[in-house]
Amino acid sequence: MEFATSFDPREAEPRLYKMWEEAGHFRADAASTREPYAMVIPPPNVTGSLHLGHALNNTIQDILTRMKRMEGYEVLYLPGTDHAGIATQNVVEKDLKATEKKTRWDVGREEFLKRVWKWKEQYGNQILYQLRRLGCSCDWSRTRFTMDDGYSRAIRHVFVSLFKKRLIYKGLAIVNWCPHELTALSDLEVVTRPQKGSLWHIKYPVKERPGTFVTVATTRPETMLGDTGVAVHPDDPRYKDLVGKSVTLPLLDREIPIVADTFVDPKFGSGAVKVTPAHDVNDFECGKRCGLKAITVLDGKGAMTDAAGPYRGLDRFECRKRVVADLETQGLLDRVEEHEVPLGHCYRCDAVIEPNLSEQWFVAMKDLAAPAIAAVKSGQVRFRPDRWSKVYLDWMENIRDWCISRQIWWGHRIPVWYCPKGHATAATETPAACAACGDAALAQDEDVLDTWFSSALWPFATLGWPDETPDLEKFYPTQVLVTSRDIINLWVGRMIVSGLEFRGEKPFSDVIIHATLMDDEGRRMSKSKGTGVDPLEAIDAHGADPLRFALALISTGTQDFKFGKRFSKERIEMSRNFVTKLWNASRYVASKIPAADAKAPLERRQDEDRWILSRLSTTIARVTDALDRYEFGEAAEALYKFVWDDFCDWYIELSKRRTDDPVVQGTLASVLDKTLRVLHPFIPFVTEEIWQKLGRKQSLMTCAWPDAGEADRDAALESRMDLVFEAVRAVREIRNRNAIPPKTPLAAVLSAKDEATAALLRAGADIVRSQANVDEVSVGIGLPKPKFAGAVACGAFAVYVPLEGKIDVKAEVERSKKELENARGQAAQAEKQLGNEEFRKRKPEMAAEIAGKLEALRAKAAELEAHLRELGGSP
RNA sequence: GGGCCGUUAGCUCAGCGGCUAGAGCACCUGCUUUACACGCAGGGGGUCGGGGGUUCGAAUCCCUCACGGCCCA
Repeated sequence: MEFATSFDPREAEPRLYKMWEEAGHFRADAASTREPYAMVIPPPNVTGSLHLGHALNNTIQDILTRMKRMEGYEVLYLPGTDHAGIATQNVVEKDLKATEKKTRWDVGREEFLKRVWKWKEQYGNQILYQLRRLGCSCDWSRTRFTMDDGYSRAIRHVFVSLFKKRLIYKGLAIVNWCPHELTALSDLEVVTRPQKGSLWHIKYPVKERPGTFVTVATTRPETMLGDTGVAVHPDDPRYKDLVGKSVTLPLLDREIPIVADTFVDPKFGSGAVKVTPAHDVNDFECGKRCGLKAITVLDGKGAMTDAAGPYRGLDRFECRKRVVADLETQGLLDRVEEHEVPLGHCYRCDAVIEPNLSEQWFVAMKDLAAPAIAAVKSGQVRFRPDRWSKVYLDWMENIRDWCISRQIWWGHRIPVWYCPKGHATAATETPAACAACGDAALAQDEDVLDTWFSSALWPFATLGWPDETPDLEKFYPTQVLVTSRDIINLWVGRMIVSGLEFRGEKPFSDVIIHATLMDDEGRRMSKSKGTGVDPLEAIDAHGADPLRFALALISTGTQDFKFGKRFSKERIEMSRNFVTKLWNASRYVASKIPAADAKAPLERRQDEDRWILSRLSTTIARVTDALDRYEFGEAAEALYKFVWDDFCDWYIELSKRRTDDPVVQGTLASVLDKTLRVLHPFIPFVTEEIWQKLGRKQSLMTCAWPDAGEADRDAALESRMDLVFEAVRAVREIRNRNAIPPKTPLAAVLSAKDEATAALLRAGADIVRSQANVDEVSVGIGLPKPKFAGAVACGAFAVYVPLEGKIDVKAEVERSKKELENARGQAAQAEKQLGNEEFRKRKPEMAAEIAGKLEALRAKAAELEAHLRELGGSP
């Protein structure tokens, strides 16, 4: 097969992906006897499109998937998308507004949902197609969507089950209300950030004592219209005698009691607070304790209700102005202070959240959380890095009930039906009659469930639950979950809860939390903020492999990583260069070997052949181990160094002297073979393409993960070769510093300190000759330095290059002085260490090693001193 | 208020008790060496944020301060 001079990802990637897919290599077999290895994709929003954060997430998943497949596991990598209630509804509503100037109410619920489905069919799978471009080996035959029929059935089962256990309840509570989306939000969907505001101090006249006032402070003066009490701390001496009395609520002339409650902080403000049970969480609790009514003065859209009397119908912010103005005219505004307030905003539309009293559905979380806490504490579920388990536990241990109803249309409608008498019937199938009274006139609850209620079931609902399917049997629990830290509570925690509750088993063993990517300025990468970077640009430009490799390289333990346009470009180009390097090296190997499976006659292997095999063995072991520890960066780096430094810079260069030798051919073939295998999970396309060019029949992705080959490892040989390489580098350095052109052959004198070193250098003389362009090498013990020679002292030996007439004395002196300084510094360091008695006693082996090093350093220094004296530079 | 993370070469990041602290990019010098200029050979560049402590030994462990970022309340 023809091996083109360059790899063309645009042509090759779609072809190879198609080949894999059509061969069924992505598909998992539930009937297989192989050990299962499963993971589910964190389902992206149907409205979403890929950004580099997704690319990182899925690259990691695909690396694990492909590696485990090669290791012989029955691998399932299950893809899918999330219906993303509010986000999707938003998109379609905007579209409706733009094209038809209509709202969802104009078209009605049924028609609106039809349009959402239509939109989903048209655009909803875009992000999954993008994952194909990345090379992800997902089992597309099992693609799931959280609104699929089967999935919806799972939702209803879960709801009804929790309802029957009384863990789901409907209740009146203060919820985070988004006046823009017109729905309740869970705590996790509210973004709190400090904002400049004011603190208004308002005087409430005490009814029983005309002319006296109780001053209360508030950041939301309009809510005073809903006040039903004033609270003070029971121990506060200032107000002790006022408890039980009442005040007249200004503007509305409502009489409200002064109550005592310990939640009041006597040190804050005046020590008296207004209580608005319908519009504040704390006030709601206080109101319950003190028997205060709740008066709703704000409606869902943020406008004042009839209860607001003269202010009815006003927008909340307009009302605020009017209330303040009216209080001022009446002389009841004590003062106004600048005040920074934490304000809740809707995480989707950013509207200011209004705490609102309303009837919502909740999940009682405390009992459900207990086993989920135990699962992490016992190590059944592990977070990687481990520190994230703290984030999880903090939240789980202080868990609050979860508001799961949303007043939107797109989502799973709550499976509860009401009869005219108000009885609620929860059922998995639409019921014919009320379970309590048998009335057949039923109406379904209008609300839908929080999207996270459905994603919480992802690891088992995608496998066919509530049916006991072969998939569920084979692949649950899954092995790993790869995700980012921002949804540890939102999603991961809830999956653990529901997995334990409904399967009686954890959903996965390891949760890998990867870095959050940021743009070049250090802001979190997100599509909505406009800081997202489209990975398809990089894939179009250089192919998927360089992007994947770059992402693998940055996968270290950190939590944030700058990877915007500029910085990602740098790193992707570096990886592209690596891919090209591999391609070219493979092309070279292919041109030299008679057959891809050429075997090297073992007995005739030379040191350099054994050396590269040893390096390869070390590398495979490191990569395998690093991947098992989810250290993707470490694995990628080891591969980068092996391919570039060991294989290309040294072995291939050395091999050029012996291209006809079957030993070399066999070694090249075998090293390339194993290298391609270990590289495949990282850069699947180019490795497969090379594999095919080598004439292999089988797809690389179905080949076995290579054995490290312990027997090939030889640390002593590696250090022997290092010594020879050092000699090569010494000659090259002398050549460079004296500006001798690479083509000019040199002579080299290798002067060893002892016979052992001399023997090693003699064995490596040919390497020095070929790699440093030396035509004459002499090796011996204590050989004298020729006149006018460049010199490099290496410790156990010195390298001299006779340079009569060509020597650059200044450069030699400068460089040698620097080296001497260095050697002296190191020697001093070693002496200091050895002079430490405690050290010698505790670490005798290390002390011996340093003693040896010191000896070499002294020899090196002496050598350099002599060299400098001769050159006329004082040492 | 509580918690987490970061501060290492001009830049982006590795290293996290013991080789004179590394890589890539950028920079300097030389090179059309028959796999590769997306390359080859060589080079310059850091008192590892400040201070204190533990240790024979600290970029690495502990305390503290400063700055930056994130999360929970």
